[in-house]
Amino acid sequence: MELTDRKKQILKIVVDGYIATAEPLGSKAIAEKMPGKISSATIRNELAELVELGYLEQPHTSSGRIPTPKGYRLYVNELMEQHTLSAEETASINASLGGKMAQVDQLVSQAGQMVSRFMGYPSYAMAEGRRDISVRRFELIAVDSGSFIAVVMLSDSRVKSQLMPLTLPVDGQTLPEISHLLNTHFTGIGPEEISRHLMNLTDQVSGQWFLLLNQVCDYARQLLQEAAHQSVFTTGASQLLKFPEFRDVDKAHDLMSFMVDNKENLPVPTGDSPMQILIGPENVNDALKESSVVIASYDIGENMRGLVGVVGPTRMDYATVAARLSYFAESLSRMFGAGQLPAKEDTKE
Amino acid sequence: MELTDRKKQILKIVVDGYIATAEPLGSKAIAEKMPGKISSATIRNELAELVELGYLEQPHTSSGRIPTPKGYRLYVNELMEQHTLSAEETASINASLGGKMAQVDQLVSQAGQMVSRFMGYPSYAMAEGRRDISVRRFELIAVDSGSFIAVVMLSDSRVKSQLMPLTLPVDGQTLPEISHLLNTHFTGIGPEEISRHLMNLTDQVSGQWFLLLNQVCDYARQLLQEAAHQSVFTTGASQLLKFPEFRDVDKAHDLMSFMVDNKENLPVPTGDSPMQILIGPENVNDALKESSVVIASYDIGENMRGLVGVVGPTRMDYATVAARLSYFAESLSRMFGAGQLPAKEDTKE
DNA sequence: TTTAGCACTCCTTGCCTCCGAGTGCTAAAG
DNA sequence: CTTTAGCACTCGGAGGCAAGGAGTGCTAAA
Repeated sequence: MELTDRKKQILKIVVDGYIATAEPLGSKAIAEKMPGKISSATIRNELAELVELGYLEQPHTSSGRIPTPKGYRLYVNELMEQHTLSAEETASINASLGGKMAQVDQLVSQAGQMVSRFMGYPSYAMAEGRRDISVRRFELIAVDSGSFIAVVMLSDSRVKSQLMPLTLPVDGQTLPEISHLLNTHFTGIGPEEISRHLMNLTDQVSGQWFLLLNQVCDYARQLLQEAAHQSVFTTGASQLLKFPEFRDVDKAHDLMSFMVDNKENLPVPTGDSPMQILIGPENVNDALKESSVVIASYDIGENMRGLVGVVGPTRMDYATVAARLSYFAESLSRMFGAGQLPAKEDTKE
Repeated sequence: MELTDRKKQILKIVVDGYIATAEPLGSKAIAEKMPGKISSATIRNELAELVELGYLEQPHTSSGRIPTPKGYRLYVNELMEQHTLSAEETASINASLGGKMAQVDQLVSQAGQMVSRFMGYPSYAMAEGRRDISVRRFELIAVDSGSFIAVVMLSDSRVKSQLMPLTLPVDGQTLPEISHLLNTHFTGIGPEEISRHLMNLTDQVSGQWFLLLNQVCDYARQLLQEAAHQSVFTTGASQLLKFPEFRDVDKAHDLMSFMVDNKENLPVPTGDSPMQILIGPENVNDALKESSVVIASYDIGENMRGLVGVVGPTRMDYATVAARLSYFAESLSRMFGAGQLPAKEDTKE
């Protein structure tokens, strides 16, 4: 059953007001904000029905009304005015995006930081990659008699490198030959297969070689493992304390420690809409049942998506957050979709 | 003027008790904890003098006593019992240290995380490096017609690498030649000098070459800058909320946002004692005037020191924190001093 | 120097009251 | 049938007050 226009209007006023002040709205205050002259008594009748229907509730008999999650949901779906970003807002977002972000891993975490700082809510960020990552290319570089550099390029184009000690001196040919061996036998496969292949080689190569191979393969396996186990970054948890609903230290503590200790369980978007809003109990996770989350995702080229989420009280300013977050995500996509990944973007418009 | 033994004993009981419960201690409670039979009246006389001398204070007339910063200081310097770590504690620390830490940068941050998690206090961590870092070695690796890998080894033995786009195709000789050029002209110098050298080359090399040189030098400059501007990691700020002194949300918020937004101003050890305790107003920074900080540093080989600090209320459990932190720092030093990490530089050239 | 005793201080807790914002309901008006 | 005015009622919050208790300082005796 559909709500009448007037009911919707009232609902919108209640949500808007409650978002702004965190105080329940009374019939009189609402009456004043309604266009046309309507008495508070009329409003009261409407309010009673909205409560009946489950869109509003009152913290106690005889106090104003506040939205229920169902109320927020309707608001978000239909009533919310599209917040259009002001020139300053876009400028400010563009400014945060200005700094160049080198490594994919850092990129994601930085995106989270920017969002949190810019929006004034805690945020979290992660990369949603594909799971089947392998090594695309090995390169060993001689440094001096005691060490060499292992460079590993992964199938998602990330490059990692590390200095490694050389337990025994080697002649000039050894490293290139080992590189070659690695590139022919150890690329394009997963970590377990790397181990298997390595085992097969035990008696085909000299102990010296095997030592080196093992060293590099260890490193590669470690990288692959890291890449598979996607990490989540959270920032700005302390921003929660600004909100009156978290004056209760215990509540704040619960949510904050959930965000840092249980990052992996923070919601990820279902379906493939670019932006998603989860209101209060819509969150599966208990710790989030009294909070809302806005999630957006963006492209980082190469089958990878970045994901950034904003956490706040159910009374979160959905319109503004959604607008900003979506602009943010679009900008990021444009940045990385257009110019490819780790490259420079300083020659941009 | 020295305190009598009995005064010290009383002071110790007050500090111990207040650390444990966050409640002021009364004369009666103290009397019970004193060895031998002493009446509460006697204790009262002593307490009055300790207040007079500035070691204790009372939140209001007629309430128990709590330690002043001066009191804590004496406690820390003389009275505190060395907390010796139990087998479980050391085992637990060793377990956290078990995981291998690859990159120097991550290492430092991970050390902070472990400390925070293990101690139950917020913590911060940074690396104290030398300032005059330069590039020791360049290496460019061809990948395909559209990109190459730049590997840069810094003078502190860290190795960084990144995939770069190739704006124009190059022949097989170009990259090695450019590497050579970079290695002969751009190693061992600071970021400004890199820029200067590059300018000098503008009309000596082809535009194509210059483009590539510029690309790599940009990257190198960025790395040097990053290395010089040491970054600080903070973790576990939410742990603050566990302490009753931070039930006041505003206080908690102030300190927490200080820790994340003003990391650079967190205290670093003065002098060269391996561990330092800063109590309340001994902190220069206003935001920390009501908190205490315990700092320890550890070696990461190669002239570099890691630094990790624990932040808590002045009523922090100094004995335990100090013991654990120092064990932690020692273990880290041992781990990296002894062996492997980012590398040893045994050949001097 | 220590101790017992006592009056005093001041925080905490619970209780009570008052106030006001806001409600639901009823009855009259449109 | 809907809207409005009026009125009694509810309930949380603020303020005041008294009782309780933990702890003190002081004094006088051991």
